[in-house]
This record gives sequence, C-alpha cells and structure tokens, in this order.
Amino acid sequence: MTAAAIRNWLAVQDEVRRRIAARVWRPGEFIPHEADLAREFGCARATVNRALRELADEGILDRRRKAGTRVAANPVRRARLDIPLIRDEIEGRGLAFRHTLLCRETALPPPEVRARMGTPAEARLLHLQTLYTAGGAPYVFEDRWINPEVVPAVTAETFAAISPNEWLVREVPFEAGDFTFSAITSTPAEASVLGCAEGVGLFVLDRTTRRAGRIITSVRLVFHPGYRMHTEI
Amino acid sequence: MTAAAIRNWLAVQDEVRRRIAARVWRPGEFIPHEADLAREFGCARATVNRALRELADEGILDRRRKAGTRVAANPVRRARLDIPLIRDEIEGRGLAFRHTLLCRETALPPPEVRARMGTPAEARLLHLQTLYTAGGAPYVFEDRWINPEVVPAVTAETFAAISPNEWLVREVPFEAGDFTFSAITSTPAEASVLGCAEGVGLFVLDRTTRRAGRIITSVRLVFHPGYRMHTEI
DNA sequence: AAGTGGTCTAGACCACTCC
DNA sequence: GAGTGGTCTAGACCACTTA
Repeated sequence: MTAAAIRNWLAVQDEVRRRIAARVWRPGEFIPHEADLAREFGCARATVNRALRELADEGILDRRRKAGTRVAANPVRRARLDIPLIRDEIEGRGLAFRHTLLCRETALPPPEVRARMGTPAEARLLHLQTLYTAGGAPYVFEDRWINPEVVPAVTAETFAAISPNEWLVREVPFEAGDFTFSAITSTPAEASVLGCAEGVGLFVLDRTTRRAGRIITSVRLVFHPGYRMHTEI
Repeated sequence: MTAAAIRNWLAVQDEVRRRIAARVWRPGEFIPHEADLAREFGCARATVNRALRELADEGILDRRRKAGTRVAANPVRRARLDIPLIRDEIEGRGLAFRHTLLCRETALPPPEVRARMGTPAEARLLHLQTLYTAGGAPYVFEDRWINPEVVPAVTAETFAAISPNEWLVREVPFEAGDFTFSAITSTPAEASVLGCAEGVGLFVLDRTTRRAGRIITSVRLVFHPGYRMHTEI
C-alpha cells in the first residue's frame, strides 16, 4: 500500500497526530523539518507550517527556530472554556431569564477588591449586586465593582431594563481580563440569596477585566449548588 | 496625521480590535471584505485573512462565505485553561510532589461511571484511588477508572514508581476528552483523605478521555480547600 | 449565479537561536 | 555563522452560501 499525497493542512495535522499516537515520533524527540515534511507529503511548506503551528498552539508540539520541532515532553492539556452571557446560558437551556438588582451604591470597596482593581485608597466605586434567575430559581449571584472613571456612562445607568452583565459586554466590548475558578463554602448571606443551605459547596468565578491597561470591573459570580461548567477538547 | 501601512498580521489584528473597541465597527455590523482591507492596509490578502481568522477563532468576529465578516453580536468570552500534570503544577510552586496509591482493584464501577464510560453491565474495570501531596499537605484526591481492554498495559503496572496521572499521559498521549468543573460539599470520606473539615466546598474536575472513539479512563479530581484555577484572556 | 472566505503554491526574506 | 521556523507576497482555484 502506497501513501497518497497529503495536500491539505488538516490532513497533514491528522497524519502528524497519528504518528505521535503511534509512537513513530515519541515525546521529546525531534520530528523532520518543515521542508522535509513538505517534500514527503507533496505539498508546500506553508501548508506544513500551518498544520504544525496549530499543533504547537495546542501544546502538542514544541517549536523553536534553529532548534527545530519536537514532540512536547510534558503535554499540557489545553481546554477552551466558552463563557457566554448569563442570559444566553439560561435561555439556551430553555428557561426564563430574569435579573434583579439587589444593591446599587457608590462606596469604598473592601481591601481585596481595591487591591485587584488598583484604585487609590480613597476612590469610591460603583457597587452592584444582582441575582440572576432561571425559570424563577436562583441561578447565579453577581457581586460587582465598577470603576466609573473608566466607564463614565455607568453612572447614568439604572440597570432596570438591562443587566450589568449585558450592559458591560455591550458597552465595553472585547477587553482583556483574567479568570479564577474556585469553590467556596456558602455563608449565611449567600445561602439566603441563592435559596440554598448554609455550608454547601458553591462554584465561583472571579473575573477582572481591563481595557488599555485600566481596570474596568471586578466581579464575583457565585453559582447555585450543582452548577457545572463543561468543555471538550 | 497619515496612517502608516499595516503590513504584518499582528498589526492588522490590533487595528481591527481597536476599531471594534472604538465602535468604528459595531457589534452585528459587517466589516469590509478581506480584499478591501488588504488594499487599505497595503498588505496581501493572506495577511488580512490570518488576522481575521484568528479573531473569528476567539469568537470576536463571525465569518461566513458569501455573506462576509461581521462583528460578533453576542461575544462569547473564550478562556483557555492549561491543565498541567499534577507533578508539574506542584513542583512549579516549589513544593515537593508525592503520590500515594490508596486503592488498586478490579471491580464493577458504579452506575454513573459505567454510563460515562459506556462499558457493558458486567465489565470490570481497574479502579485507582490516589492522593497527591504538595510539601506533605494533601493537594488533590484522584478517583480513577480505567478500561483495561483499551489500555492492556495497565494491568501490569503497579503505579508505585509513577503516578496514574503521569503514566496515562505518557502511555496514551494526545487523546480527546471532555472536562467538567464543579463544586461539591465534602463528605466525611473526602474530608478524611484531604485532611479538611466535613461540609466545606471543594473544587472538582471530572474528566473522561477517549482515543479512537473508545473511552480510556474516567477520573474525578477533588482538590484541597482553597484551590484556585486561573487563566487570562 | 455570483460573491465571499478558505486554502494552496512557489518563492522570498526575516528573526531568532543554537553552535 | 548557519540553520530553522515565522511571515509576507501575488496569484490562483475551490467551497460554500446566499441572493
């Protein structure tokens, strides 16, 4: 059986994956250069480059100029998490979405929020607490601080018609940020808001978002018991 | 002020990001075609293509043949989670890594594991329970089921010298799988293994991995209290 | 049917890094 | 200094989708 030419980048990628899985190329070993593979597969070097570049992005290959390309010795599993709008997440499950503003004040943030947001000690921030419900049942409790100096328009918004989550995505699109996932033990306050028992494990997402180096908002989402976040690789 | 030519794909991407952030191109709107942008920026269409393709991968743009390219209306935040080897994670924090096998048996899995793994009702699987410690303190408890029909070599392995986590990554590289993150309330058994109180929230990662359509292993990782998983965007 | 993005090519030059 | 991957180009054809 003679191998057919491998002329498109997906086929090249599959073949490389196959060779790694079949131990033709072992973890830590160098694989042939782009030019050699292009000759072997009967395609252009750019095609091989695209295939290998994406495998390197996935953490499967390790590439360095001059050194060459090797199979990653300690493969990192790289999962991609999609974090949708809360409204989309709830309505995507066929449930009715609703948000209720529990608190809207301008106040001095607690020290840990101030540290995350890097604001001066005397800076007052907008503080919003919102409960999102799915089909009437508490879904997630949002505790958010916004820097009005970075987003002045926020001071005029009541968040009656639109939730803070949606308003910010619409008003401040495509910023950078960091995410921290963890678990907490519910306090009496959280138990009361989410309508669950005190002392149960809750899934938490802390997010801080920046634009042009300035921190816009810092938010903690505390999900209802049993919440799961899923992804595939 | 005259705009300089934008000739490399990263500069093109930055400029597109800038225009979206500056509301030159608004969510839901079409942006110019690749050919027009290439002319405007003074670069090749392939350069624009690479920039726009990656933005589409990130969920920022929505591209369709014939229709064109538009700014995503409901931007999904897409976070990338790196899930390293447990050893690397612990040693990366400068702590001593150690694993202890608490259980190694061949048994009938509980129904939920059997459902996840799609094995016949009478199939016996290898069951491993392992505690991983960081600097002597419990770090994560691993409860794993392995299908020996898919990975026959596993029956000969004692996991004394190498942890199940590392063995599988080394033996079965680069497979597909799905991940579920959640929070649980610690049971007495988990509290005892992890050396924490009963009834606290613990971060949990459930993972099922496949190769060639067959399910290799299903694992639950229960992390110590206070564990955080972090990523940036 | 036509227009858009998706891809491939052959060649070239550049940037980085190891020797 | 030399060799590798990283990128850009100009052109071409293809695949998909919408009008």
